[in-house]
Amino acid sequence: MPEVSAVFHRMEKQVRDSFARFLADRFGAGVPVVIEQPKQSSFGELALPVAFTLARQLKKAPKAIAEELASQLPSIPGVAAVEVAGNGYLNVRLKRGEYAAALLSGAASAAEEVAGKIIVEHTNINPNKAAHIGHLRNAVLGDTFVRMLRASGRKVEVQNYIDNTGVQVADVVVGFRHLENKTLSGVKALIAAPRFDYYCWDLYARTSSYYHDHPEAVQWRRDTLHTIEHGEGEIAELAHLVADAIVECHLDTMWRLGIAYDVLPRESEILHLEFWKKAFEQLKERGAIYFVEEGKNKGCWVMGAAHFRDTPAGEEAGDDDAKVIVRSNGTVTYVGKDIAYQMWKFGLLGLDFHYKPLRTYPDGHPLWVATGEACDQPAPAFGGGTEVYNVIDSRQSYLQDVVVAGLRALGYNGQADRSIHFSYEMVALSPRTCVELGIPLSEEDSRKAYVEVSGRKGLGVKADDLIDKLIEKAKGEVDSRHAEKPEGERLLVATQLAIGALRYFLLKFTRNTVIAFDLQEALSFEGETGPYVQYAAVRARNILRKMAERGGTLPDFRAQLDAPKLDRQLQSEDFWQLLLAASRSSKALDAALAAGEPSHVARYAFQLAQAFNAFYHDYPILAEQDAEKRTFLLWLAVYCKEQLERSLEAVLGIPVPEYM
RNA sequence: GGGACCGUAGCUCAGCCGGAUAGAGCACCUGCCUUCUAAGCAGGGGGUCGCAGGUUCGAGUCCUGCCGGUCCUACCA
Repeated sequence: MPEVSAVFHRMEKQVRDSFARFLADRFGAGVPVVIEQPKQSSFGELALPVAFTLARQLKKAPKAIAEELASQLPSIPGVAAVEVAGNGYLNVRLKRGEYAAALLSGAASAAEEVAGKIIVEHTNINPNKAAHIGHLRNAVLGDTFVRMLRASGRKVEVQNYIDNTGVQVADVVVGFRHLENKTLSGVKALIAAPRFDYYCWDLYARTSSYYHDHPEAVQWRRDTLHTIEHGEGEIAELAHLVADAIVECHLDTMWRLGIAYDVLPRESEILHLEFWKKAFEQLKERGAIYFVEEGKNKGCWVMGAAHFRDTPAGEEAGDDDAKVIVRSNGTVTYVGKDIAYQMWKFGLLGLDFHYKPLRTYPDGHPLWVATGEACDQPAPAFGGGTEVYNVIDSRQSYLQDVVVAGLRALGYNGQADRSIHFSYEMVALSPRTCVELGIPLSEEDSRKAYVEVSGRKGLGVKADDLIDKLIEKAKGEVDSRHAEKPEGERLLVATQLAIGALRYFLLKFTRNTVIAFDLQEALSFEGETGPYVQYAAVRARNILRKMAERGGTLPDFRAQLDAPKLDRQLQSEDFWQLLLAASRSSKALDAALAAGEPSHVARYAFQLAQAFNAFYHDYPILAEQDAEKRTFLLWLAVYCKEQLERSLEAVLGIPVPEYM
């Protein structure tokens, strides 16, 4: 049951419906009922600015209208009062005891079953080097969005596309062959050693700089790429070996943060199973692409710019503005393959991969990888989604537009509308952090506000290094507080804190904010951080643990608390505001989902943690002498704990440690 | 040249469909550990919301122009 606490949501709907009916009776249909959260908590729980909307059509002062409405409004179940405030706001005050009783009874409206499978594609790191901080933003954003969808009852399939036949893999192969003269068995030995991805990180940077100094060497890349695409021989074998090994490294890195996938579609299979050939036929047939006879794109198959770009009035987009889909040498561009892949995601291609199991995650979740030949194990049905989210950095929005335009040009308008580029801005490095990490900066770079991460230049913070650093720091903190605990336990707690710190750090920014990565900020466990939120949940757990240690047991809240008692306790503004905040977690999730902003959930969790921390400080629960109040406070703490845990673990993917 | 995004406190960022006195964290200053852990709590200073117009009862939010910054505009991905 995904919806644990939809009471607030239901209350809001109740008020909205009542108002809508009332307004429809008086003014006819068409008066929208907007519900806001009051600016200040002392104003009540819900605010309606309807009087402002009506002021225009009635040509009367908003305040007068509000007063009239308030006096004539029939009573609404669960609502204690509707007040006029400011220059025309209608503020709604809820019946606190009834509201709390509803929360206590666990009355939840069943989550609506939404048909159809959502496909979320994320991570998609070129398998030729270690993952870096920018890749982490993609993966954490994607994974959190997946958790948000699942928490709201949606069925989601997580795909991580592996570009194992691309230029970047070719470059590392060039490095092994031409720069290092490595044999197949030599590379195998490196793969068996730890941190093969780190080795390739350096090799890739070296190869790139070699091209820079020896432009003629680019021919090696062309030849290698061609051989890999063809798929046969020792070079191709080497490329597969490298890519597969790096993919394993990436999977390990991501799993450290609790990030898992359902299936890994691979570019090699897109080629060998002739996905592109099928898509190419359709694109030609429907006239979505055409062959260019002359000009700069002579000999290419291109998509006209009019498909994916607004053309200024009076101008005609020419062949030169078109996007090349098939190069003059007959090879297909990445976008072309992406169109085929996108069609497959919607089940529009009429082809499918074969699959084999790649690994089973420690929690039992299986991961499948696309293969060219059938394997004897029956695989689940992959692809064929009704909505597709591609978590891809915003610099690629032009390419994503082309992919969507491809679907549209094929007549798949619905699918085009449901192809969503879940874009986000890049992670860059602050110059200060570059200096700290010993990354050399050019004069030009050091003047900039931030420096772009570059795999090609080997410029960036490797994901595993950062995670290690966070664990190390957290371990020091845990050790100093819990020397008596076993080493293994302390390491577990430190790891959980590191995950919390990192995931929260990457989630607290809205998607279109460039993160100028600052090491000190990322390593912080204080203020608006994951550990702060984790701490609030841990404190709630501490209360219960302490109670148990003292021989106490948790009261039967439903038997001991009822609406009148709850109402009595909730006359305290502190308690009421905290309960209300905790009860809004579903609302926060809905809003975040509607906005496509995981950061909203992160922010909500932080705010709830703030409220709980203040409560924790002000009201020593176990020391409370009044029996009814003590029971109530315990319930409030338990409820907050549940809501914090739900937001952290189920939605944000941040574990809650036993202690910290 | 064309397109997209950004400019809010010293720094990093929130601010939902236009709405009530513009918020948070960091940094700085002052208090609070014999209590369920101070990774915390309470308080303080700090703002011409880039600039100029416009739309209206009302603009950080919408429109236009300008200034400053970033990204995209490959037969790379």
